[in-house]
Amino acid sequence: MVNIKTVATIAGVSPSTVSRVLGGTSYVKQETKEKVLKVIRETGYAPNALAKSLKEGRSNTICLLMPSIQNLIFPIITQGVEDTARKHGFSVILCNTNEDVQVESAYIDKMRQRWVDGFILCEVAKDNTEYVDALHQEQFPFVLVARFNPQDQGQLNIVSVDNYGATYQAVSHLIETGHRQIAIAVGSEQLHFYEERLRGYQAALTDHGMEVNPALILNQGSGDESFYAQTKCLMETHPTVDAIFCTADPKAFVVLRALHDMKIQVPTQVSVMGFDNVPLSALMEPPLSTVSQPLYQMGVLAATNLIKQILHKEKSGTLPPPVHDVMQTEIILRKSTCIR
Amino acid sequence: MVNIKTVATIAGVSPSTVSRVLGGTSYVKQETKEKVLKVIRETGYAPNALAKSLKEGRSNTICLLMPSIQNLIFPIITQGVEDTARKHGFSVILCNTNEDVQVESAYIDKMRQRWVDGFILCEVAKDNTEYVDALHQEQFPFVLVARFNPQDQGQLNIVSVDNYGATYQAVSHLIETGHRQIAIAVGSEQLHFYEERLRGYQAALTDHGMEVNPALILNQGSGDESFYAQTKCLMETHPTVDAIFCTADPKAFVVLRALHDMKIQVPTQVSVMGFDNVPLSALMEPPLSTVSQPLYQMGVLAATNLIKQILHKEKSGTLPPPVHDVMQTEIILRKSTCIR
DNA sequence: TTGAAAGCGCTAACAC
DNA sequence: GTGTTAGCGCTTTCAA
Repeated sequence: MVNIKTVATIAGVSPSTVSRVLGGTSYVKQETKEKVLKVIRETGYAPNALAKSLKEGRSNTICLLMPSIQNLIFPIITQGVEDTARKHGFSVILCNTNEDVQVESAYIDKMRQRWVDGFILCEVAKDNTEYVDALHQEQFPFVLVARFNPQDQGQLNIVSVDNYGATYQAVSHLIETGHRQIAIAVGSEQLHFYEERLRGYQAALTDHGMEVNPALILNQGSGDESFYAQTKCLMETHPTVDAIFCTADPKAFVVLRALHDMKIQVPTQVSVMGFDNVPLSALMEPPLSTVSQPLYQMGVLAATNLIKQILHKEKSGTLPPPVHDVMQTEIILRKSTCIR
Repeated sequence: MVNIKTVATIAGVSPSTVSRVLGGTSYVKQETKEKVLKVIRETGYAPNALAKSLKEGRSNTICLLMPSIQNLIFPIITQGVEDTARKHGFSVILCNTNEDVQVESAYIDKMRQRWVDGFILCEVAKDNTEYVDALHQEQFPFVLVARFNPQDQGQLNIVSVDNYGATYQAVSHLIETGHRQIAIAVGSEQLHFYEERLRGYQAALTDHGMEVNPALILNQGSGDESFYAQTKCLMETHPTVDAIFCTADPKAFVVLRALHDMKIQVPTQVSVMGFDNVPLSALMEPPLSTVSQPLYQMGVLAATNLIKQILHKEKSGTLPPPVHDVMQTEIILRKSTCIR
């Protein structure tokens, strides 16, 4: 692999001149420039990014830490992050934590040693972890996307939706369209955003003068199958349930499946509503009504925010004040809900 | 950020000793070792991976280039790659080519400069591209996963399934269960594996004494919507079609949707079969019969193969002979097909 | 068993 | 405008 020195020798100049031609950092005589460029072309020289990063203390690489790439929402966020990063000349290292705090911690440790310029995280744990605190303490650039803890608001850079409000609205819609027995399928209570969605559900019920019946709250056990079983059980014990709000589209897919298998008509007998609006939700039978999150856009914003931090830090040595982007959600009405 | 020199100074030894303690490359007096370790712990020192890579000429990073992370099969492959890489101490950089040859080429160029030790590629183009040839020429470690070109067999490292054979079997199954008018939804003919699947379909038909009717071959136009429209059109012009074989599960989802919307019963009136067996296919209505590919395992094998190459090259300076792993597929019968 | 020194490939003062 | 030089943080001969 040819290096800058070789190019310099062949072109009869010094390495710094080659560097200058490449970086455009200062004026180089047109003639010299062309000579160097020619040699570069002929030798197929390409600068060693490692050496450059070592020298500059920056790698132009960011690390995206996600709980699971198999969860349908993350590829969309990832795409937003990646497109944006590429546009700004950054590469992204993708790390899957598999919803495991240990793995998350180990990855951050590993990536932090000047490897990456910043992180975009979907935190695994509900409670704040020391390593995220440490990142903050050390003024290491990072942004939290989709998942965050309440106490971080105003402290950290966050891109999220208003989970409470969005759910409140969605469940209110269900109530206002005549549903009277609304169940909910909630994801792991370890995750703050699921708690928020549950709160929104409860508040909507209460504010409309309805009772919150704990028997109608389905909690995530181990794996998605449990929602399948729970839905069946729910409908057997509470056949008058007329709507099931699901805190994520994939959960709604499972609920839909269970309802189908029980020969319960959707939406005639029970309405089903999801949360996310992943592309597939429109293909379901019936097409799923859901709360849409601008996932791609959230990825874009997270990356933009992070790069802004990185650049700011490089210039001034400090991080800009934290910003919390709260994105708009929207209720998408398809065929899995109806007016009673 | 504390570096090796600082640690050395505090511990009262030389940087080389610290390096030796860390690398375990040669004997260090127990006492010295403990002293150094203590300082490392106290200072929170962590080696700079960049500097290490620059020195060693290896980054312990591989690059995974995929056409689209939003395509349901890739996250699964990715997971296999990542899990395996992590197990061997490698990180993976994920690059999305968005099915664009330009982007693919640019990424390879960018990543190759000693950044990454090897590539796992899902090629975008049908014809061999110069940059892949160049990789091969230069003995740069890489493996092709899922997508490859016929002329590469025996030349390059490949992990794939027998697309022709798998489709032949699946379509034969359809024929043997009484289907007489079998349509096919084929993906972009720019991709060799879709061609293979089409060939398998044609051969199965021919071998069973049936005619290949071009009107029953649906080709991918722009985007998935086109299959929606094409399916509708097909069923209107050829209402006697009794099965549609889809060359990928997501295409089957669209076909299912179109059939539903036309109030055509699946499988009573027409059977639908997919290819991939992504997890979601079991949740469809009706649950999708499909040809399963061991996607996760393919990721695992690709990563294993690549790492083997990297290690071999480091030891001997040459690449091991190429291997082509052909994985087993399996017909999964669910509820979208039946016996006529 | 340990230290000194060279060098991986690059950039950026600092000279001229 | 261009060259010389030092140094980013690490590993690894080579000596001692």
